[in-house]
Amino acid sequence: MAAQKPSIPKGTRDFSPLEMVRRNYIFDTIRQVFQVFGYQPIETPAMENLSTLMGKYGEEGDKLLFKILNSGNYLDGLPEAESGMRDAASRIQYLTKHIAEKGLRYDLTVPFARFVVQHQNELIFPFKRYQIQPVWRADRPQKGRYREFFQCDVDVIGSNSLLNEVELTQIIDAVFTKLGINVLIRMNNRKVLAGIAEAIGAPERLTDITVAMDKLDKISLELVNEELIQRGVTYEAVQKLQPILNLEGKIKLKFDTLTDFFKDSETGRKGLEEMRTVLQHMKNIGLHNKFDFDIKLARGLSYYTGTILEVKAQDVSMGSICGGGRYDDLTGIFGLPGMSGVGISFGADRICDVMNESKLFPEEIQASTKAMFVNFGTDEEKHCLKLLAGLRQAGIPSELYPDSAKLKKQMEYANRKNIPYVILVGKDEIDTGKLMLKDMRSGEQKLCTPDEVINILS
RNA sequence: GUGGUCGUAGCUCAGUUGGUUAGAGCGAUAGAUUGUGGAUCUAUAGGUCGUGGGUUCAAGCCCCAUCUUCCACCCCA
Repeated sequence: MAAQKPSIPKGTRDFSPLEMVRRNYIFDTIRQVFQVFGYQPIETPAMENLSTLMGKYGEEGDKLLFKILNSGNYLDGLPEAESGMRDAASRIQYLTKHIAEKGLRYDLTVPFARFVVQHQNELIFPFKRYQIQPVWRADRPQKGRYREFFQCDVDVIGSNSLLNEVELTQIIDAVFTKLGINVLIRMNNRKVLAGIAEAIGAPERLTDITVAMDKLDKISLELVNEELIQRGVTYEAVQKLQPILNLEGKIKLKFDTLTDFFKDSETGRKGLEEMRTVLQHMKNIGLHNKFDFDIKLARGLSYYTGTILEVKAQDVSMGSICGGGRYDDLTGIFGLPGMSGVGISFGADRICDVMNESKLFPEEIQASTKAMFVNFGTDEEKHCLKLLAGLRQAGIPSELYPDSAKLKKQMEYANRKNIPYVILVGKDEIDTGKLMLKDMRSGEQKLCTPDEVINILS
């Protein structure tokens, strides 16, 4: 049989020990912050029933779901093509329903909502949970975009209090301060966006308006206006929108302008009030990182209803590395109405990319073996095994080279693995009960007792 | 999903208008050195030129398809 060239699916990656150490550093940091803020861990399966996932992420989202083929002879018993199944689209739809009932999770928020509904009687509300697991999206890979990536989610469900929003911003601030990434937290509120749509007399065009506004950072005002018209917003409404599109500057100015703008929109006023409360608290607490009220921030996920936020690294060009918001009725579709939640998601892979680009990983996280015993042969092995157990008991990561190979080879191994100390115990050392401890950096070596070695290495 | 882009040794890359046996550096392995790694020197191994078709006397190079990489759009972490 000819050997085939091995490969992994598009958009997925292997991680080397060095990369894993770095990734774990991020996961550990984030997890630690989550725990300090009183959140509890859960996990959910990699796959969900397709019915749980479909329709929760908007039209685009459905297309990006990875579907899992049923096992068995799923093609048996399918009816022949009949009327209404002539075109490819309806055939695919029919087939899909019958051959795929499961899908890989697209995010952690929807599975969480499902989890809350299923376990509502066991949970203590407000329920504060965190969840660090991979998610999958059938997107085209590019910079900072993978088909398999880790999200680190924190959510509070069962509380309307805006203090939760404030707490989440503190978590964001704490995580990125610890990791050493300068970020900008952009915040907005869906009610503000709804209010704007209402105030210009186009409430039914909310999504179109927000999607277009979101592009103001990338394309010119003229093009945004063009897109608005194209998306079916009337010329008159676009005219009314202009003062909002031009709104830049101090937070206070935004509030003043919008207060005036929302004379006739109760939704808008409500959103504005929420923003005011959250921002005031944030200002009081004093965060390390910058934050802003950004009216242009939209966020596509359709389930958000209140506060929305997005975090970007300041010094590196990369998509958002954290995002989230409040969803008032995500559990409603699963049969538990009136349960408001708010949460955010850290993109561990993008954070890792940012930290690599800015060289933010500390040197000392390369946790590996601290000391290696050279293997001189069967007698020495036996002796070293005991000493090795002593070092490990003392919590010193250590190992014994498994083969009685040439000394050069063993030393090279230690050198390449960046092991800082090598311990040589041969006939002489066994007789005197001492160990030869060699510092691989300086090259110096000296005879020590086992206790002295433990002292030096601890 | 739309448009573009990349692919030659483990890695980074040369390779002329299509022309004999596809090269370099780094790395790897062995030795110079039988209880001492990093530096140096020597030798050795390593390739179906992403894959599959086609054009040609002749293809790493030209054409088509396909996979992968990266990028823009869309969307997002």
